[in-house]
Amino acid sequence: MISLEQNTNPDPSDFPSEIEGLRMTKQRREVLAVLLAERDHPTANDVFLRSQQRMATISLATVYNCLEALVSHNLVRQVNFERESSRYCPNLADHCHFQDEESGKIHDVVFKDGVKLEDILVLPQGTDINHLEISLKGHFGQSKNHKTP
Amino acid sequence: MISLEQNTNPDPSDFPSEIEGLRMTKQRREVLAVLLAERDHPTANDVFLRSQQRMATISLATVYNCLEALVSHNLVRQVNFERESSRYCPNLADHCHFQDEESGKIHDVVFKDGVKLEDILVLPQGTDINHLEISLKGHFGQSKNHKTP
DNA sequence: ATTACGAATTAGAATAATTCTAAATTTTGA
DNA sequence: TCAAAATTTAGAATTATTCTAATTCGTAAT
Repeated sequence: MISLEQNTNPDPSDFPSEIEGLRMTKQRREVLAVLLAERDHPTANDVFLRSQQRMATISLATVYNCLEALVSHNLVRQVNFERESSRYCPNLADHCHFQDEESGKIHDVVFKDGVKLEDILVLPQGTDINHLEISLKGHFGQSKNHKTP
Repeated sequence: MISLEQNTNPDPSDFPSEIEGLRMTKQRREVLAVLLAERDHPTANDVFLRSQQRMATISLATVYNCLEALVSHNLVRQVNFERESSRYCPNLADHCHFQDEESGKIHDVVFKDGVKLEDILVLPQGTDINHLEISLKGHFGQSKNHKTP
C-alpha cells in the first residue's frame, strides 16, 4: 500500500486509482496531495486556493465534495475549533489539536504512551465511542524536543 | 453567593443584580434561568423559544447577546459538536460531552478522580491551556449508576 | 472505436447559524 | 432630573457550507 505520509510533497498521479474503496479522481488526488504537502491545518477555502495553483479549473464545490469523500473514507480528518470553519488534517494517528491563540496556528498533540480514553472518563458501561474530538486553546510553550515545522 | 444549580427551577428575580461582574438584566436572568431549569443542552434558538414563554418580548438577538455575556463571564459554557449549532450548558464543573447518535441528546461526562490533562497529553513545556473541549459521539450504554434525567 | 451509463464536477443559488447595525429603550449615577 | 452609557431590539448582512441541475468524465460493453 502506498504510504500517505505528510511532508512528502507527493505527485498526485502516483496515488493508486482507488484507496480505501474510494475512487481517486484527478481532483481527489489533488486535494489529498495538498493536505499531505504541508502539516498545517487548512480550511476548505485554503485547500481550494492551493489546489487551484496546480489545477486551475477546480471549483470550491468540488473541494468540499472531495474533502467530504476523503473524510468519510478515513483518509483525512476534519478538525473543528468552536464555530470556526472546519480544517483538515491528514494525520491519521491518534491525536488531538492545540490552537495557539497568538498565531492561530494548530498543532497536533499526542497522548502519552498507553493512555486510553476509557481510563480517564466515567462512561456508563456499554457506551460505544465512534468519534472523539479534543480541542485545546492557549499559549504555546517552547520546548527543545517539540518540532515546529 | 447564590447557588446556580441545575434543576432548581429558579425564579429569575432571585438572582442578584450582578454576578461575576456581569450586570444581571431582566433578559440575562431569564436566559440563565432557562439554562438552569433543565439539564439538556439547548441551542440558542431553543433558549429563545423557552425564554419567550415567560417573556414574550425577548428577541433572538438578545438571547445571543445574553448567552455571549454569560459565557464570557463564565456563568455558562458553550458546547460544540462538529459544525452543529452551539449548545449551552450551565454545568461549570470540569466535564466533557457525549452525544448519543440515536437520540441526538447530549450527556455530561466527568473525568475519573484525579485525572489531569497534563497527565495524559504530550505538550511542549510552558504550554498554557486556556480552553479545552472534549466531544464524544457514539452509542450510549445503560448503566445502573448513570442517571438519565 | 463508439456508445451508454453512472459517477463526479461545476457554477451558482440556497440555506442557516450567527453577527452586525442603527434606532429605541432602559439603567446608572451625577 | 438629566445626560451618558449600556442594553435590547428588528431586521439586514455575513459567511461557511450544502444543494441543485446541468455538464463532463471515466469505464466498460458492444
